[in-house]
Amino acid sequence: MKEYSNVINKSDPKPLYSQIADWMSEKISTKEWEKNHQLPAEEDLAKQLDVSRGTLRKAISSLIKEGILIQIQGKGTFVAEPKVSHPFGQELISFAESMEREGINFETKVLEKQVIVPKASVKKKFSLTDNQKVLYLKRIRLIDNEPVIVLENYIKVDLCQGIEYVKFEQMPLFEAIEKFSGQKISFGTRQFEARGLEEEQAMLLSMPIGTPVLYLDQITYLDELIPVEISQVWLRSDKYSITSYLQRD
Amino acid sequence: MKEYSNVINKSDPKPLYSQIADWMSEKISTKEWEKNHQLPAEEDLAKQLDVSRGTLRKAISSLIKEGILIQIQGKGTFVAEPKVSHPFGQELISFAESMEREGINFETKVLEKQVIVPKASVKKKFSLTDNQKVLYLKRIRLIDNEPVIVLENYIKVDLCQGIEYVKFEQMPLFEAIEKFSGQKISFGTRQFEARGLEEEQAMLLSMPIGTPVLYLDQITYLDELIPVEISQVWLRSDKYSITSYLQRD
DNA sequence: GAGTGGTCTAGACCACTAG
DNA sequence: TAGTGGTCTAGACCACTCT
Repeated sequence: MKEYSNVINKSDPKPLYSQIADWMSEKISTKEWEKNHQLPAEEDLAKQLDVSRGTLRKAISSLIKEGILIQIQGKGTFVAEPKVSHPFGQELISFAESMEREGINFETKVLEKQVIVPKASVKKKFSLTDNQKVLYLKRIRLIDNEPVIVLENYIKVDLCQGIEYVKFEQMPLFEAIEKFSGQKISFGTRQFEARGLEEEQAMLLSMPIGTPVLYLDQITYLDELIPVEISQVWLRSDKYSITSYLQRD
Repeated sequence: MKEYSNVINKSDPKPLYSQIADWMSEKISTKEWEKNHQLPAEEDLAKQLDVSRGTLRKAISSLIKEGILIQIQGKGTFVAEPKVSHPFGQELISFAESMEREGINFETKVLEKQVIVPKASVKKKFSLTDNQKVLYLKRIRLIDNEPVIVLENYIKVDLCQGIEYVKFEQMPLFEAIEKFSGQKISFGTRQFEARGLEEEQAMLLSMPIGTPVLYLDQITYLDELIPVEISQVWLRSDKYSITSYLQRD
């Protein structure tokens, strides 16, 4: 009755539901559980995994939220259609993390990196005091050697001391923030707009001025509603599209 | 100990956690619970509501997912910053539903409504058989008498018989689909792009050809992965912006 | 140490689907 | 009717925060 009991480790500090979700994701990504595969009934699977049904349901619901499983009352739990696109509209991950997860081959160039007192518009969005400094970062991302994304980030240095020495060619920004602040990023907001390219970004993306691109305005928060980073992003949506998977509640 | 026990009705078919979530949303939107207000401890509040702690936690987590509450281990549960923007990148709601929720005054004009065999590109996305018909709908939305959104929808009529007689000036599309299919919409995908306006949409939005607008490509599914509607949307992001609130897991 | 949320259990009953 | 997920309970113990 405990056929799968080896897949979870009850002394691992990682929560059981999270271990189970990882295990299921693995089964699905390796096609051991294919599209439309029906999972064992919750009660059975819980027994096989040697956990309670509640814990199993918590694992399942996280995969439902990601669009990987679906449940139909009275029928069962099934593997959903494979997802193709970028989960960027869905979950707070950085571009680098997103591209790594998709196995996209990309390169990051850091164009500027300096600690400055930012311009008024940034100061206002960030609620900064007059002389508070931020790390300003201007980067460009290339996919297949073609420039696709321009990013400008402003990070509160007083919350992440030492972050100004990071090699951002190698380390995703979110990882650096979590490391140097000693806190977890908890959430963020992203606002989507369409804009015509201005000269500076047009040059960087090697496209004509006025070309429509996706423009994102992002604010990232640590726990307790502390904003730690804001950024502006210009993105060629013909090369890198953003898809949201949305539940209806 | 059951000070709040009148706020939930145990004989109402609506789940308790959902009633509790509604009640909390109400408390917050009426400012009875203001920003940064700390809620009673889960154990206390559960007793006051006369429900189990698990049920209360389920209500709380739905509000956390919406960005309305935050929880910090060891400290408590708090009301988050008030949200300003549209939850459109977040939850599968239609534009009409979104605008109604925000109290935006808008008007819908139906430009075309006919049952057709669609063009090949739509047929392919929808996996239609050769002569399968869809309801084609072309609409425009005005906010403050200004055209802001152009929508083209294709709805599988065989799943929603009778929907072709709906007055779409009055009824949100999603409501009509759920009514005439007799099923619930379960989820959808939206892909975001930036595009320059082409002549037809430019005319409808009264803006110059080539103006950058947000373009959305949407697929909506009933239970069991049945696609029921696909649509294309052009949207003036200077007038109606889309914001996602994103959790980091 | 007292108070908070985070996880987990073992059971119960209900609602929906299908043969 | 049997099998499935949906909801709910009452308890337990742990991890974290603050004083």
